[in-house]
Amino acid sequence: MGITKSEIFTTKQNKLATMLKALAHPARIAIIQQLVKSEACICGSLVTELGLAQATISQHLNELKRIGLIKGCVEGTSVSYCIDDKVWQKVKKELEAFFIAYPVKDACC
Amino acid sequence: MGITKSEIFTTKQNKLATMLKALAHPARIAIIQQLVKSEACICGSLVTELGLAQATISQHLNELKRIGLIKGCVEGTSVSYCIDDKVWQKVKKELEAFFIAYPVKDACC
DNA sequence: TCCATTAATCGTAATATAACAATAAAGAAA
DNA sequence: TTTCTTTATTGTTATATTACGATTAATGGA
Repeated sequence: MGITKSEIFTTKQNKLATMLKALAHPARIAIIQQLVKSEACICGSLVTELGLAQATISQHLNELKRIGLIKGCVEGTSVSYCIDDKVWQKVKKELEAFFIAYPVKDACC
Repeated sequence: MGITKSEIFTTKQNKLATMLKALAHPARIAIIQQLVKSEACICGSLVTELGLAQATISQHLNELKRIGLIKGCVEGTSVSYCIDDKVWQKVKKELEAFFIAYPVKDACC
């Protein structure tokens, strides 16, 4: 995209945006839902289940890994991915804080 | 971006991704926080407070409007923006459902 | 060793995003 | 009406994202 002017925002705002961006793709949502359902998941099975190319899935996994939301461990020739609980809870908490900040109100118009 | 293959995902996954994407930018997070703080906000004051060009703010406001999260009402020559409570609560609920789906567990590796 | 399997990485094309200057549009005030 | 103020829109540039084929790297088994 154009360059986001991160300098003018707070660290918190930037971090929250980064986390949300990592989640903001249907493929990555689907991946997470698979990991939730099966606790751990071999990369290859995600490829067949989601219907995207292997390289594409690998790329999406990498983005989730970048923010630490998932971890992968080698098991023979394959890699098993799972959710990192600590990070998951942190993301959850920060989103809750963001949404709780706004109490129910009547609309302005 | 490249074209997201929305066809292969469920409507729910696509909608959640769209909502998250709208929130996944520090400027839009900052805008929402301003709206929360002041209940309603004149577009012009967001421009001076955030330090982005007027056209850029207008663009970000438009993206938040597109998913219905905010509403704007004309007040003379200026436009007052506020959060649409119904949509806000809906987004909140859907995110909660997504995060609740995963119970606390030990990491796999 | 050699081959098969699996996943990461590289290269690339198409498309979307972020930012801004310039301009248009619409109402308020003179 | 003319001018000022405020916001939306248009056009453009630079950069990021999505997707995939092809290749590389790493491990297991024959």
